Amino acid sequence: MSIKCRFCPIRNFPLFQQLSEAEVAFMERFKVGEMTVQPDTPILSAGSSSPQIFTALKGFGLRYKLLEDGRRQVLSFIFPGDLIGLQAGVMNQMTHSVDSTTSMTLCVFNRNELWSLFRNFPARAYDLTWIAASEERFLGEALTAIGQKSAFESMCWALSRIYRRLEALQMDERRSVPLPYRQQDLADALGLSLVHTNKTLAKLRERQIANWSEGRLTVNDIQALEEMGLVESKLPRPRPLI
Amino acid sequence: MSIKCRFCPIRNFPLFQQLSEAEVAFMERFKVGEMTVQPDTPILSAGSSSPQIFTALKGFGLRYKLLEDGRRQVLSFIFPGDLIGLQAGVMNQMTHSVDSTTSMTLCVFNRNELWSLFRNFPARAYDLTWIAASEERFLGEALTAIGQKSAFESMCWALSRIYRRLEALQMDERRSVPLPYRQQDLADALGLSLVHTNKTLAKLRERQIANWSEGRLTVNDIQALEEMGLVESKLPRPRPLI
DNA sequence: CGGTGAGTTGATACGCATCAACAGAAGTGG
DNA sequence: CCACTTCTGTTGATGCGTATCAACTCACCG
Repeated sequence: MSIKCRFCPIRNFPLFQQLSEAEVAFMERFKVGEMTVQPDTPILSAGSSSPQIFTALKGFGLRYKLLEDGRRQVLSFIFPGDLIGLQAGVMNQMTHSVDSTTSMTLCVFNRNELWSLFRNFPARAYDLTWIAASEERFLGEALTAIGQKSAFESMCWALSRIYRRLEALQMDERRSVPLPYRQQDLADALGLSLVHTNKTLAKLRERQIANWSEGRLTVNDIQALEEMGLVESKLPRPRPLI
Repeated sequence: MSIKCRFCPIRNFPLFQQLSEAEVAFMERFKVGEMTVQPDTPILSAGSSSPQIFTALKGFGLRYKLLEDGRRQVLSFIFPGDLIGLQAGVMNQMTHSVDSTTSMTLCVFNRNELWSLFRNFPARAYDLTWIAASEERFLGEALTAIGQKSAFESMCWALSRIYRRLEALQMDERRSVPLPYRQQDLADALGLSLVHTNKTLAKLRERQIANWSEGRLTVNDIQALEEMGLVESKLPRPRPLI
């Protein structure tokens, strides 16, 4: 039994732009169902052209690209509110893969409806473009981190971004948020080796800035984290929720 | 005096999706003018919210982000056909800057018209989303190059991408395309030092794979370049031209 | 109770950064 | 016209940041 959008558990967070009742009603028609997946389940894979697009409602996932020889670049961590598969939606081809990390609940939308959305709901179409532009913006930031910043700086950037996002989802409790990934995932996101990632995390712990262990990230000094990560815009801006 | 879209010098290349006459007529109304800029001129800058968006018609440019301390990440090279400023268009805020490298001719569009485009021309709105998704896809590829590949591999990837794109714009003559950037620009794109970039280019020259000098890139062995760059999809796919 | 996966830590190696010096081309002012 | 500077490209010497290798711990699981 699928949740109606009007009862969406995350829609009312300040992180998301608020919709009128009519708009929520439209979303309910656009949503064709819900899907729950086990941990470590492939959701979309590179090269495929899924008939569906998703929005993460609950749980954590990973967006990544693989090279032939097995090297992996993690493009982003997926949190509740993230749209999954827009690429396949508009370009008919995924160039990256998406896996769940924990068990997840996903809203399911029909790719065929995309076109009718563009024809009939220009405001939602605009939101889709907004989301695509926002992903582009994020990847530009990531590129800058990996290309220009030291391992330590990149890690501060990544952890502060993650913390701020989960905080906006009100998942924070006493400066701590759930972060159920492996160190290898962060290593692959930052283009670092596992060992060096581990040692850099240890340094952050020693210096009492942040502590990521046992699936939780605790940030003792968010200001230091943001400064050392050369973070530009601290707080996530309100985004459309499709 | 501004060129009518129907006489657009690049629109008929196979690189671009072809429009009906009615659609071209609409583009002519959407286009408010043309702008030419000198080499090394700022076109858009990070933080600003330009009232205009552009399409490059002629010339070469750079998209980049600066850190406070002056480090620079080049996000992409801008070639004819590229849309500039979509971010500012939909998100009302540029997070990167765009400069011309050579003199450029740009088609100018009015940001205010964007919304009317979404309301009245869903097919063009769809194209905008397509373009944003395509930029995202490109940055994901770049991230994978910088994060996972060796300097040599990244450079092969970059040069082959550039060559294929300029080839699609029919700027190639006997395996050679214009590429009027400095080595520093490529270095900043790949997150490498200038010196190492120079040495890697020298290696490609020695091995008779590719030769970038005096503003031209000559590719002797495109296959080797693509293999060593671990390039996934060799040819650029047809894109909308806004 | 062996096996597997995640995290940790120390030793060593190497890719790339940094430093330094020079050459050639192009611009600039006396 | 020539000194002079500035910019870009080139090359060699040295050093650092991060990768790689290896070994161990602990938790979990069948």
